Parts: sequence; C-alpha cells; structure tokens
Amino acid sequence: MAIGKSRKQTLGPKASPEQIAKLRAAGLRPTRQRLGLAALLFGPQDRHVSAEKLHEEASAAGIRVSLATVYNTLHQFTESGLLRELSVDGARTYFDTNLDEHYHFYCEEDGELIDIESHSITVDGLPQPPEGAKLTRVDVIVRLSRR
Amino acid sequence: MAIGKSRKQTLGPKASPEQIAKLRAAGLRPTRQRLGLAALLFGPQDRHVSAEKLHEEASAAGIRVSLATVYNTLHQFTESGLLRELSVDGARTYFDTNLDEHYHFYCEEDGELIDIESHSITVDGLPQPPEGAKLTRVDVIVRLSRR
DNA sequence: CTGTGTGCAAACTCTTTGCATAAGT
DNA sequence: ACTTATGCAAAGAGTTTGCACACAG
Repeated sequence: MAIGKSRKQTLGPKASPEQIAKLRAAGLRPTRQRLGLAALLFGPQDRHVSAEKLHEEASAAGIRVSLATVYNTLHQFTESGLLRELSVDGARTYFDTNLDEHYHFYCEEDGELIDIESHSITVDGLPQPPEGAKLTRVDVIVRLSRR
Repeated sequence: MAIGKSRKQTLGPKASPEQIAKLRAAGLRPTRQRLGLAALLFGPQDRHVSAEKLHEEASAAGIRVSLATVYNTLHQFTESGLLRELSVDGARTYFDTNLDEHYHFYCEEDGELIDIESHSITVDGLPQPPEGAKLTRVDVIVRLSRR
C-alpha cells in the first residue's frame, strides 16, 4: 500500500479510444456516462433500445447514470447522427443504432424490433407529396403477433 | 306553452338512425356521447383524430363528454372494428376512420396525416417473418417536412 | 479555472383506472 | 329495475426541465 497513484482516473478503467473519437467527432465531450452508454449501444450488433431499458442495462453493467442523463444522451446522440429515433408503439420511444435505410418487424407481444434490410423490400409508387413538402423518411413497420 | 312534451328526449334532438344502427351492429349502446362522437367521426370524409383533439371538437360542437369517455369510446370503437389505431409519433395516439388497407403521409410540422391508398403503393419482397409469428399489419409512414 | 454535463426531484403530457352517479333498454 | 356508460379526480407511465454540484478540458 505504499505506491501512490500518480494520476487521477477520470474516465474509468478502459475508455475505448474509438468511442472517445466517436463522441469527439460528434462534438460531444466524452464523459464517463456517455462513454458507458456508447459502449452499450455501439457494439458489434445493431440495437434497438428504449431509454428505460438502456438505463436498466447501464445499472446492471455498473455504469452509474441517471435516467434523465440517459434521455439527454439518447437525444444528443440522435441530434449528432449517432442514433435514429423510432416511433412504433406510442408508449415508448425506441432508438436505433442502425443508421442505414431499413425497415422493421415489430413483435407486438414482446415489443421486440428486428431490422429488415432496405434492399430486400421494395416500396414503389409513392404518390407525390403535397406541394411544398419534402420527403424526410419512409418508415415501414411490419407488425407481428405470435397468436 | 300549452302543448306538453309527450316523451322524454333521450338521445338528443336528431340522433341519426344510421349511426344508431352502426353502434348497435358493433354491440355498443347508442348513448348520447357515443352518438355525438360518432357524428364527428363518421362523416363523409375519412378522419385522423387524437383523443384530445376529438374532445375539443366535441366541446366546440356542444357535445358534453369527458376526456375519459372520449378515450373509452375511441378504444371501444377500435375494438369493435369501427376505427383503427395508429402510432406515428410517440406522443399522441391517432385513430383513423379509414379501415381499408392504406398508408400515410405524416407532416412533421403540424402533425397532420394524409391517406395513401394502398393500390398506389407497392411493398414487395418482405422477408419471412420469424417462425411462429404471424403478420398482423404493415404500416407505412412517409414523413414529410416543409423545410 | 471555466463551461459543459450530470443527478435529483419536481413538473408535465398523455392515458388509464376506480368508484359513485346517470342513462339506456 | 337492471345493466352498462359516464364523469370526475386521482393515479400511472414515460419523458422533460431547473438548478446545484461535479467533472472534462
């Protein structure tokens, strides 16, 4: 117990340099909370999370972060183009880490979302949008049920 | 002021017989509130309403009905197949009087919905739903912006 | 140090619920 | 009369906000 710590550990044990770069590139300071959430969100797999679910996950993973900060962070990530917001069932808001154009299966029983790659589906024959309106996005949600 | 009213006016001045039949067919008692809301909803035009907006409309039209009853009624109508519920922006729930298969333009600025007839659009190449799951509905929302 | 981020708790919006009263049949 | 519907107010879920404290640069 004689060796003194020479520097303060500011960002936790191992803050991935890529995640730090990702946040910096998005103009967001790489705080411990944001890095923790980024670690949960931006893994190898694309993900669909709600704020509450992500908050639970963070707690389970030992990342101390308040629910309010999870909301803030998700919105900041969305504004910075790191996430995409998704309205599927009214009650909760989902955030999607897959930024490519794609669609979704939505399982009504368990609230689960599954990506549908956009090249596997064809949406054709869209009518003209009303004058003055610009098309921002096409959402396709295929609702599923086990029953 | 001499002529006595011979019978109590139970359902308001002119309760449309068609609306009464419609409610009866759906297994719902034609109460004054339900008839009033039905009158607002099931006109010649298809409509997209939220509970709060319909409540305001009802008040404006002199139909006294509580917000709770508007919610109840919209859900009863939906369960009876008179309406269709739709999730488009997370915050509020919309109800659609158009029961045919069709899709929507959604104007992000004013929250307005516009029907897209299903025959004018083609959704093709849907992947197999996961095993055990049945497809209940395909929602297509084309988001628009004026900017 | 300086300014941005975070946590907490309270506020807010939309929606649902419980129970006494009112209305339909 | 008997049953179902309604109204009110309170509760509930999810989300947002304000402000003091903490942390990154």
